[in-house]
Amino acid sequence: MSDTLSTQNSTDKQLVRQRLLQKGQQTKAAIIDTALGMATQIGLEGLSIGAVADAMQMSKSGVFAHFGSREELQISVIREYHQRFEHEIFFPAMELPRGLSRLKALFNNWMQRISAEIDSGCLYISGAVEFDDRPGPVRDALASSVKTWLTALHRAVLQARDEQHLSKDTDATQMSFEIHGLILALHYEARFLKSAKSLQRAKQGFEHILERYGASSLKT
Amino acid sequence: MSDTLSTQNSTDKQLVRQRLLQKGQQTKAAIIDTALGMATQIGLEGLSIGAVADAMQMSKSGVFAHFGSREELQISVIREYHQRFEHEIFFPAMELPRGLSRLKALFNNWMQRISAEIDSGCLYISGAVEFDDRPGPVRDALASSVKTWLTALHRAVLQARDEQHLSKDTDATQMSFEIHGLILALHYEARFLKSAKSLQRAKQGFEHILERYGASSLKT
DNA sequence: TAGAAAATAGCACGACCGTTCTTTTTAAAA
DNA sequence: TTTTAAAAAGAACGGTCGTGCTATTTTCTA
Repeated sequence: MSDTLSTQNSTDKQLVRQRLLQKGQQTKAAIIDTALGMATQIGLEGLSIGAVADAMQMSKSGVFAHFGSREELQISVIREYHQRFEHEIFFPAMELPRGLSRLKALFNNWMQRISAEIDSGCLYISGAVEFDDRPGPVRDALASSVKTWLTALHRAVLQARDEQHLSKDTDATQMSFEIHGLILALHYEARFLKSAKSLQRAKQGFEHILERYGASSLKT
Repeated sequence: MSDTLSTQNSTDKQLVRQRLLQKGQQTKAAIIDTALGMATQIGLEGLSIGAVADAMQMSKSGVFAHFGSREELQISVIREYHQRFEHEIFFPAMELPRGLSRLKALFNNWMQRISAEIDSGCLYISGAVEFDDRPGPVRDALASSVKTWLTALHRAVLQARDEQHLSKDTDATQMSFEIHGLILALHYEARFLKSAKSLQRAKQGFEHILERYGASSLKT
């Protein structure tokens, strides 16, 4: 959608153009932000255009016009969540060198987010439950995001093994599965059961997994 | 509510009484069964009295009258699920001797159920996500059931340690947490991601945990 | 078999849902 | 500043929701 620079006063043109698009885009972004906040609390299925409109102090049709359908709103929320997930969990970890330190960072950032947002759950977890039996574009968008992220985790394990930070016969898929389980247990016990020590339990579980897969003790 | 036996022909009395109550109770049980089936697919929140009535070929008010409120229907469904969970997972395991074999049975039965019902999720998992931010009697009923079950699991770990089937310094809460994680990962990856090998992954994860906590190799 | 009681149906209510269409307001472009 | 287009509001639609109230039907009892 964004223009390529072609004329000499293109800078001005673009600035203007940018401003032209701005108002609508800006409101849309604000709506998505609000909707994401609501979705992490009441779930994607619980999202209603009316409720979002109220929270935005807008009319229902005003909100609706930005998306054209509820599904599109849900998908927009998922995309936004995907981006934030990248910025808060993935990218910071990518700045560390490949191997164990990066893997640890991925897990720590992830865990941190789950337990920090104790009052607003992980969309990848709540969404999975809501849409496991509900085919359609929303489920597809969700599954696509989740798979991207789990693949990244899997890749980090592979790299750690390649760097010989894990034992040579490490089954990366298996290890990823077990790590995933810890995050899910953390989310479940912290959020639903309000169990206090779950963060500590997840950390310790991760240590156990590292030992199990022969993590060399040269640290982060 | 149930009468105490007091007269000589109390047996007859009770039989009659039982039959009197039967028709209603019978229908109610059938409704709960249907509602449970629906809840495991679309979630407790997705349950609607109208949809249940349709499935039962009854009127909405006919269904409603048995419960008095939607919440009460949801709670009844949870109670029913609790009972089935007991019968299919807990009780069979209790017939094995305390210790490792019972613990293994608990995990296996649990896992089996999660993966067998690939087309109808676990209410304890979907419910946790739906009600982690929604206080009220439904959440309370759900949390109570879950805690009962997790406590039973925890107790089984303790007993296995006491029987010296696990190493003396086993942290039972930690071990339970890790086992719980495996089940959650199995549920997530099998149901949402339709990942084929997740049952195998969960089994292997359990083996890893057993090793970790020094399970003596004397088997089931 | 008559009468009481329980179970079910029918109907209506107010509320909210997503969506469509039309009008008004606001913002950008000329 | 006038023109044009985008953004937002407003009102209405058919639907479904949980629930209450009133008949009707079914079931058991005496």
